[in-house]
Amino acid sequence: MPSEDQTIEIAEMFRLMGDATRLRIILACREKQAFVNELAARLGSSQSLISHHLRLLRAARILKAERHGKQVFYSPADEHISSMIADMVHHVGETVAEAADV
Amino acid sequence: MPSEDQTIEIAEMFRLMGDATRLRIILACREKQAFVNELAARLGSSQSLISHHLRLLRAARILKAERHGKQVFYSPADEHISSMIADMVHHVGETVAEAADV
DNA sequence: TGGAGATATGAACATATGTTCATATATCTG
DNA sequence: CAGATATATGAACATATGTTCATATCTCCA
Repeated sequence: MPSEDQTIEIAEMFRLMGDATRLRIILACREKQAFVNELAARLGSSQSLISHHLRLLRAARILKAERHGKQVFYSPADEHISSMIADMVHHVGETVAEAADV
Repeated sequence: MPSEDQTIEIAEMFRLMGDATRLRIILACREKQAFVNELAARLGSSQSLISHHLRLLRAARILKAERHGKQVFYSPADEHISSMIADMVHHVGETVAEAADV
């Protein structure tokens, strides 16, 4: 059993992944490192919104930022988190398939 | 890459685990199947609050309910989700340890 | 240096969400 | 059946949170 502090930290991690926009950002970066405007275009969201979310994801060390000239590239900072999301993708895929079987 | 619908479903799963109270409930049930008032007592929350959260966790098939007489026992419905939480516990443990090293 | 491109940040706002209180529903037992 | 125990549910409320708009900051190049 995790400590009280750890529990809160874990919840915070899950909370960050628990918003569709943020999750899409993580998934996009996982697929291919991307810069802010690229993400905004791919996800059809405003640059501002993406940037706000990126700040949270960066702070939680879910994504890391690398500046190349004027652009800032984002990619997964954490393989563990990244593979956990892959797991969940897999899980939902399976669950849907099972539900379809019934 | 998951579909749009899958992405939303995944986010919803993470969102549910992303609240400290709900996470504590899951962790407590993971440790030992428990009934509602027992959970309320162990977590120091009201019966009503626990029950509200349990409904969400049940609906998402994260926990399953089993009635024995007047009491309703809750336990993990999904081993995959359960082990994902275990992963996150492990992850946060490691991250904290690393931070301490620096 | 000044302007343009790229990103970050702050304030404001509408909505979602967690919690509480009161009450309903279900189950057992006398 | 009546009462007690255990759980579920609904309404109300305060707060948190995602989004937008405007603007600041940073970086490069003419």
